[in-house]
Amino acid sequence: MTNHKIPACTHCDNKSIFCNLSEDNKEVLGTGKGHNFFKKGQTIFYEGNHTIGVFCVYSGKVKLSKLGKDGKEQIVRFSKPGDIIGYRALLSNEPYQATAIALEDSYICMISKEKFLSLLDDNTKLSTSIIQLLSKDLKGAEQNLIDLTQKSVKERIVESLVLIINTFGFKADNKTIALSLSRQELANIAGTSSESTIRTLATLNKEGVIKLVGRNIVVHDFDHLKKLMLIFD
Amino acid sequence: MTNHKIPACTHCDNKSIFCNLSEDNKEVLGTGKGHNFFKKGQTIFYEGNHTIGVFCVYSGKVKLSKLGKDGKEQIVRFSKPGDIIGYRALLSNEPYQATAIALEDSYICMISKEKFLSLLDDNTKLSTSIIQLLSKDLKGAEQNLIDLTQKSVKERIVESLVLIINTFGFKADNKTIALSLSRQELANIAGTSSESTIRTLATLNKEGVIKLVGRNIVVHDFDHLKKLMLIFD
DNA sequence: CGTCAGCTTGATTACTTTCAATTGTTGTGG
DNA sequence: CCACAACAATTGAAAGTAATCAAGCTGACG
Repeated sequence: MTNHKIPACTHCDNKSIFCNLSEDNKEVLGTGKGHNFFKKGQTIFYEGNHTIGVFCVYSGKVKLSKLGKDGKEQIVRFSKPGDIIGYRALLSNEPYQATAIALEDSYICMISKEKFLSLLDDNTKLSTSIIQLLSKDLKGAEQNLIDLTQKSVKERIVESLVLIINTFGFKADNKTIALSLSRQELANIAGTSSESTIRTLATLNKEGVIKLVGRNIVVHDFDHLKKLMLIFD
Repeated sequence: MTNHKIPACTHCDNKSIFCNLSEDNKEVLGTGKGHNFFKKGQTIFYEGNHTIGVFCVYSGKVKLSKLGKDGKEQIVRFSKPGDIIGYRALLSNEPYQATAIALEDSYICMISKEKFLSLLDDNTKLSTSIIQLLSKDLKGAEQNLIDLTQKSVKERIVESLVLIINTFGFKADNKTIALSLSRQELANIAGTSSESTIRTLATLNKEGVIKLVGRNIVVHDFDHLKKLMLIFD
């Protein structure tokens, strides 16, 4: 059941919170990890499902989203290699509160509920990491709240682009955003419609802030973009 | 420096996360707590300030808010007796991320940073509680996000009323909401303007869902109100 | 009884969404 | 290689929602 694409936990260097565990603990972590390849577009778990464990991203990109009114999707967070997913539901012993979907072909390990919770139980360092993580996510969520409720569509789109860049960075050319999303998905981050997203991107394109190349977005001057996030005409 | 209005931590029964600590720990917690009366409207700490410790509400009501664009306030959470405030900033070693203001005369204890963190360090139970708390807050924040971005002003107002009722309940008559806010503050929860809030309250009043009595809001049929939160015409 | 702050109401304006129609892209099978 | 289907992107127009602006109004309080 071993997967050639993924090293054992004892040799994994994805900088996850598990990397600092003792060798023994990592050994335990690594046994019987099951399937762990997810094709682009494939769902890792659904909002409302019972928890089975936490997922740890080895490679690829993942979106976490919730369904709102009339099934409208709101993307709440992204995950990249080294991030763990689904831990919040597990910690408060609830169903998963969001749906996780692979945005690209991804290798993702699953650590069972029991294993994770027992590790947490006798490992101060791990629980400290978890606390840090939760704090960070909470901060992000609250900031996101302010941003989405008080800013205009244009500002929110800029905000979303900056979020994506901060999470995934640029491609090898150092200016093409490393994640290419559909207009609809971008709209689902900014909390707007795809049409508004298209119009706003067109404006930003015309203003020279970004350059649209098919689905890809090229940013020549990241600082300029970030400045737009703060103050807007 | 003892305050007659507040019992020692060893005898406090506000159901905070500290109540389950050992007697010894509570003893430590209780030494030198300083000023702890906050008048209505008084600020407990400001967004951006250095952390000095966590606050534990003994009695009263507190709002936590952040400043958005143009200094517009967004209320992010309420705290009631037994709740602790300001812990998130402390855990991630950042300035306070929100401003805490007493909504009524309140008695609030302060536990210093050092004391709190050292307690956390050698107390698994406490760190588990903290994890639970963070998880709960994170869930709330993410739900709030969806609600504020996808719902209409009317739905958001209803949502806000339900939040207040769930947090503080009703007065002795069992139908008057226990917290009376200004229209502006209510608007700041729902993320809208005071005018829209007024108009919406007037509509709900006319529809018989609520009854406006000065600043007080009377709810005869809480279930009806809650139903409006879910599906709306 | 005047003042001030908060509340209320109506009118106007700005911004977004929604709807509808068109164009562009991609993958598939003949 | 082309035609076609399916889906995504784009554009324009119309409709809707809520914010803003501009007055009055009200009630508490010195």
